[in-house]
Amino acid sequence: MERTVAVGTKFMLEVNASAILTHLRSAGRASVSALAKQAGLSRQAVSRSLAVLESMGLVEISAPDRAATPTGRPPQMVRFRAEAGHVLGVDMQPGHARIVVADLAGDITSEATVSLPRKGLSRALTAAVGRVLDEAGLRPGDIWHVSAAAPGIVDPATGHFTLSVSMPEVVGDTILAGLRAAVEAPVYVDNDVKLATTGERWRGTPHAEDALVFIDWGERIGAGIVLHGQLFRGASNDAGDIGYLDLCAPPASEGDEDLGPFERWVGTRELLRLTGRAVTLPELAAAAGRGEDWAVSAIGTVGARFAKGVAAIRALLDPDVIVIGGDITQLGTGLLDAVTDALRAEQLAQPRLEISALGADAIIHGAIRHSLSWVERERFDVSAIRRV
Amino acid sequence: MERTVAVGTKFMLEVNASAILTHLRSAGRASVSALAKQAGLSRQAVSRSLAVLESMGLVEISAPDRAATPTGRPPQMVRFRAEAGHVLGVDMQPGHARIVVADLAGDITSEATVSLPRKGLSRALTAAVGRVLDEAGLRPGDIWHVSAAAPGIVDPATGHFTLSVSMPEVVGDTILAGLRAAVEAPVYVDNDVKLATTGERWRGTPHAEDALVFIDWGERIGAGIVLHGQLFRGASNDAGDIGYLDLCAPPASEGDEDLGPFERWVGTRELLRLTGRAVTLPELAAAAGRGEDWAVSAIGTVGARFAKGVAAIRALLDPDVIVIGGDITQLGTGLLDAVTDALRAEQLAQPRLEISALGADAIIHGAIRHSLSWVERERFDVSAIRRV
DNA sequence: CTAACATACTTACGGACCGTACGGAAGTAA
DNA sequence: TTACTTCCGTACGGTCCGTAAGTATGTTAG
Repeated sequence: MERTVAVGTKFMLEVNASAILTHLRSAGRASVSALAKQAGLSRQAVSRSLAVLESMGLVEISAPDRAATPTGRPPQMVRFRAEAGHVLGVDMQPGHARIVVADLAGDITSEATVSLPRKGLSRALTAAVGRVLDEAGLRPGDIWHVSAAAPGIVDPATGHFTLSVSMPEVVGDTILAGLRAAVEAPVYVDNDVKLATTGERWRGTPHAEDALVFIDWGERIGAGIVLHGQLFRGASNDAGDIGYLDLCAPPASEGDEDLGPFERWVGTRELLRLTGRAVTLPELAAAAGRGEDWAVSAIGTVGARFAKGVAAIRALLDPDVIVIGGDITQLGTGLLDAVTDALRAEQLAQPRLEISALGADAIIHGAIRHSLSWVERERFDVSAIRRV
Repeated sequence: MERTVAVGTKFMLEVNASAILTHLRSAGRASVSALAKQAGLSRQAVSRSLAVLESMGLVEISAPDRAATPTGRPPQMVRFRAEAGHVLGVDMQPGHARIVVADLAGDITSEATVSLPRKGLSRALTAAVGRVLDEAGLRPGDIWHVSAAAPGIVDPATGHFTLSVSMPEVVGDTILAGLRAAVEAPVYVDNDVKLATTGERWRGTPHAEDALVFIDWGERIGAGIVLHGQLFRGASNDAGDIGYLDLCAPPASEGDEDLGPFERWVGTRELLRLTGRAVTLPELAAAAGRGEDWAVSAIGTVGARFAKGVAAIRALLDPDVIVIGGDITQLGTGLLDAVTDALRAEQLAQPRLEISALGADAIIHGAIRHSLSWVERERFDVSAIRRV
């Protein structure tokens, strides 16, 4: 029932300034006249809005550019000040963390990968972030928003980890506390696959997809789902938990009780077991590359099983594209071919399959994208623009 | 890149009028002062907006109500004119159609169920709609929007049916042409399960759910999915085609080739086959009610299989609630119990299960809701309110 | 070197909207 | 009848937008 109303004529300026800022952020640099033409406003209105944005430090009016028009008076150019603020992305993985600073345009300005102890993780994280900020020449107040990712289950209300099999040290508010001590900004914590999905959609191959499913395929299997252009979480923040998809997999065998049915059936643990040898994933990939039967056969079997999962996703969601990431991508396109072959037997038209173009980087890109969305909503939106 | 800008001060009036209309539509009736307080505007601003809305015929200023305030001058009451326009909902089923007229508040003002021929369907539909409008005392121009539903596959771009197994007579633009000849308004045609989902979410038991899956369970099985509060269609408008969900069902047997794996496994045809007798659904329901073994057992088997489908939906989507509709609901709650029992064996927490409260009415309610959404978007939104 | 032309910026004004303020209107309670 | 409460209507100042006229700063042609 909270509906926007226009209370006072200042409202118009706010609306217009916000719209102009959006234009300018996508264009990067433009003349006042060009902005006016694009926005459908008079030059005066645009100038007024720009004056406000300039006083907020969000835009900069630079010298006239004589190259912009072939004839006539050169226009003053105006530029979005991407350096007006920064966001922080953190990707926590067992033993190490990647910390990235990006400006408001999403360009990375500073980053570091640090190894972290299992004990005293919180304080070590605070110190590491402090060092990255120092390197970038930024103070804690210069960061507007922080998004952090780690494997495990997060309570979306509090940002606390309730469970993490591979990183038990992050359970509780470890990450939250460590980051809050380092910066003066809101901190968001989420599951790494969820943020990787956001990252794939932003910086991966298929940009404009309305419906995208990202599958993190390793020993465990999880998925992120983007629908209607935004990440879908589900009733208990557990949408995309396809490790527990049960497609009549055999019952759990010895030592597999911690995995879900789909993970037991197509996870990397099962894949390596199917080879009948003691090999690692890279070794398997190499053998498959040489065309050795045992390797090709194991990949074919798992690929065909995975195809059943793809078909289930297709029947229910009918996505544009399914992006595969995670450890399994070490196997390269041979895997994709195996899945695609098996899919030909399905009755429905199947979605496009792709291997993640970003790999492990998807997570950190997703974290940055999430923080930028916060900035757009909280700092660039109509309600955030007030005349000083 | 189409971003709203405030071009001219009239914009403010439009914004405010639209907001006030929204308030008024949910309240039904209110005083000017009350509206001003709720909207955070001055009485003058509200009065101006109301004058515009009145000139559009959308609101009516009625006599002062002395009961509204215990003391002081009685306020003039203002009322949303739900009768300012009407929408038409049509539910086509084999052999007959239900035609409903609703006002802008969604209240049904007139309806009829007519039997239709398979030949000359288009013209018969036109005539039937004409009679319903006559009865309601409306002219074709009084209808603002039409939504029609039928079983089958619809091309969302054109509104043409590309396939309908149970109603081959609607394939093509039959419905579209028939309705366009009867009214002077945009006509929307969609699959009946999709619209039933919309109806369930609007008028069914669980109102405010963010994630709802509606399953039409009969001989065939289809689902509608509401996510982020709106119907999800998928890349090829085929999301929710769970008849083709393959949970290791046995291969197709004689005479089942037209069904998908899930339909062959849990559809009513399989259910009746499992009884080993020549019975109809109502007979099976009655026998189960009397506790006869063969009936209870068949329902238990199919219920357990269906639970596997529920679990798959849960793993992928994690919905708040799954609503079951369709022919199968003739079996009553015994079926629901069978499914719920089987779900207890699953590892993940499962969604709430409900039997459709609306039954066959869900479709027509969904059609009305869809037309009302069109009206809200096209007639009540900021851009639609222009001073005369 | 100057005039013609093209484009951009600046200033001034009218129109429209909102909020505040004040007076009148229409009730109830003493 | 008077006091009080609440609502309605009008007038005024403030801010925003658009239009228009004038000024500034370039290029191009002679």
